[in-house]
Amino acid sequence: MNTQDQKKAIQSWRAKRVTIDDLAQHLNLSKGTVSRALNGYSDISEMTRIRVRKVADQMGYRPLSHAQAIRTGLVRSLGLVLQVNEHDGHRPFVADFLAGVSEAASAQNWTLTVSTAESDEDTLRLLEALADDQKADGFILPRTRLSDPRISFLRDQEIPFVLYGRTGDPTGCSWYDITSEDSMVEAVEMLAGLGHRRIGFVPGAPGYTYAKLRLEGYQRGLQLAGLPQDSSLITAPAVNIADGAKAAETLLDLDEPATAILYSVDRAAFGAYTVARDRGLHIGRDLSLISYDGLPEGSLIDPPLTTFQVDSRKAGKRLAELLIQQIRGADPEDLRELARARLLDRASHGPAPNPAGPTE
Amino acid sequence: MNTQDQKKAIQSWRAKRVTIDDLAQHLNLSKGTVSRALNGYSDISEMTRIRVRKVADQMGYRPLSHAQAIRTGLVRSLGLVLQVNEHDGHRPFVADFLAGVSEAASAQNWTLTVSTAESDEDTLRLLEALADDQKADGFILPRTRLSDPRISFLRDQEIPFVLYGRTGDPTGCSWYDITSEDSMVEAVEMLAGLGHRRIGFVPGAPGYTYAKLRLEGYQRGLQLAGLPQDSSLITAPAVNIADGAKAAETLLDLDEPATAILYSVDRAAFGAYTVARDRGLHIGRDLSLISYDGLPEGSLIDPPLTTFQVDSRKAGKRLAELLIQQIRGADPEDLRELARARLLDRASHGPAPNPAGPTE
DNA sequence: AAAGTCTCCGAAACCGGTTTCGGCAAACGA
DNA sequence: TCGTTTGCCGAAACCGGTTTCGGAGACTTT
Repeated sequence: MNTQDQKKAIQSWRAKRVTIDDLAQHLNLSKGTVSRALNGYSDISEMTRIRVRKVADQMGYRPLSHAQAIRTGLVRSLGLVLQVNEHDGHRPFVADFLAGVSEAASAQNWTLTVSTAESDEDTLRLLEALADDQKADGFILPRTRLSDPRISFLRDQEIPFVLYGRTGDPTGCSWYDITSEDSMVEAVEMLAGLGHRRIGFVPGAPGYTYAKLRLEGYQRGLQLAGLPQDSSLITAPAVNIADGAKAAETLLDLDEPATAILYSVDRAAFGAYTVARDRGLHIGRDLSLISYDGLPEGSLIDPPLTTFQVDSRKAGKRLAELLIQQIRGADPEDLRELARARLLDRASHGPAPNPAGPTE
Repeated sequence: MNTQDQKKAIQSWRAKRVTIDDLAQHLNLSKGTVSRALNGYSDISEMTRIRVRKVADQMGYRPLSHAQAIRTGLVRSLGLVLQVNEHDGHRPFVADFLAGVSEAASAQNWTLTVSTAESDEDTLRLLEALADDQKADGFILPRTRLSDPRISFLRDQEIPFVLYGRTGDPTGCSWYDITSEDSMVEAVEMLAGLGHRRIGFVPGAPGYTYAKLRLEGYQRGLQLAGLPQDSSLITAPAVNIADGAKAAETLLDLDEPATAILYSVDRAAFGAYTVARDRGLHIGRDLSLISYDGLPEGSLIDPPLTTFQVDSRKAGKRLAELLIQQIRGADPEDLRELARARLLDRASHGPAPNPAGPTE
């Protein structure tokens, strides 16, 4: 019989579980008292509290989170909805990201519930279902946009969430983010220091916050380097190889061609390699490239791509920690954290080729 | 107050939830009867069963899975423990894999609980904790080994599980797997058909089932092609670029050098590119390469790597479906499924260079 | 010494479900 | 016709926790 086997299996791996009743009996206390002792209620004497904790530990008592949830409404679970239809340079990192989240969650005996969606509507549907069904107490939102439907939805419903990234209206938002705009500034200054005066910029996917920030970083970099702003040096957005190639062509076909290109995303930067090959340009000498993301492919390609690396694992870890704090009652607006990406100084950039020469 | 806000938040998104009591009241039935009606007990008349289902639907009733779990022991959740310390060519695919699992799970109103571990012991600890705490009703085990501690553990504990891969002792095991051994046979036959007679083989990580199967596939391929088995054509295992390069050197330094190399893993195959470059060999002409995994990097590299692509998403989907069936009572040994990888016929292989000429 | 506080705990209700048990009425059998 | 079975449902216990309420005893206060 199906149900027979099933029942047997369940019993067998549940047999040993120690319940709060077992504990109460061993302690000669009522189970209500034990519960309050473990949850730090103030109407329990310090002595019994200690005694209860000790016995609980040595008996290996662990409350069943879903048994608590039925009363408290909290399941000790973090929700993560990944949107998989997108062009997504970040996908190589989801394993690291998950590792970070999971590490932080497990450390506090929380768990991670993952779901994937195909579209925006799908994502919202899933968020709502997961929250309604109390599968998750809060959510981590990756890849935030300037105006993000997930944020307004969760904010309205008063469901806790943290952003991996920033957003347009930060009211009530917590986040962890990498200041990629700073990296753009750094890149421009590096290139300018190498004598480049025509530095092109290829924006990321419109709508996403990072795209706007990186563009602003580029512009601020030019300003700091004392270079003129020239809108013809800014191409259409590109997040894949084909568009990245087109952007490179545009910038190389200018009357005064770019000698360096700053890409918002690695995948787009890869497109420049084919263009350079076709035109007989030697990357790192005739054309300098700097990009952002730190994709592993970047070290395979020839010459290896100079780019900025993000510590996805740490991001996941911090986000989980922030979210748990928030669910425990912390004010979301106090939970905001920024970090910097690390430069992978490889071989795709070098001194400007023009007779103007480097300012070395 | 923290707890205040928290409580308010919980209430607000729980306010609308319809419970089984609400349902019972609307139906003028006892809640026990409603429960039995919804769960298909035989002591409920067909008429009331239908009536209950209808009203339940139109009231939007969805039972709280953790409320059921407290009595049934089933949380409707699939567990997945990813080991992240490993050399892992599969990591680019975890997003796809998760998408597949999640798709199948959501479709049946199940959920996916993900955790990551650093070591074998860590993995076992997590499996036990997740099962004990009833965070998951069963597990998907990726990257199976010939002798796998996870399998023996779960089998002992009678906890349901499915394998992504096969294993040494298949007793009581369900699995979904890609027959990479068939792909190896196919690759050898292709190469032999192109005139290659010295085909080297670079095995995958020892211990893993796939490594053994692929080696056997290579050997069977030689046999079918009428080529001699030559143990000097089989190198040490390689799963990363450095070892892959060493393997290539070994094979090219033979008295009768290999003209083609069959790699078990893409990452290792990448190592051959640097070796070829150093020796002035043109891949696809002087040296043929075929590999396995279908990593996206393979299409970027020059010339693009001929390899076999795995549909990770489908694998995840089928595995989730199989696992749910098993948890529902199906016999594990009836749940075994195999599929083939798809050849990505790219440019890293070609006719054998020897004067012997292709058998075109 | 009586009254009022404070400390600390037990009893019981509660959360949202499932499952057991028993009983009523209708159908059945002889 | 009268037991007996069967079909169907309600009542109540149960799962493993949390939370409310009230009261017993110790300790102050007047």
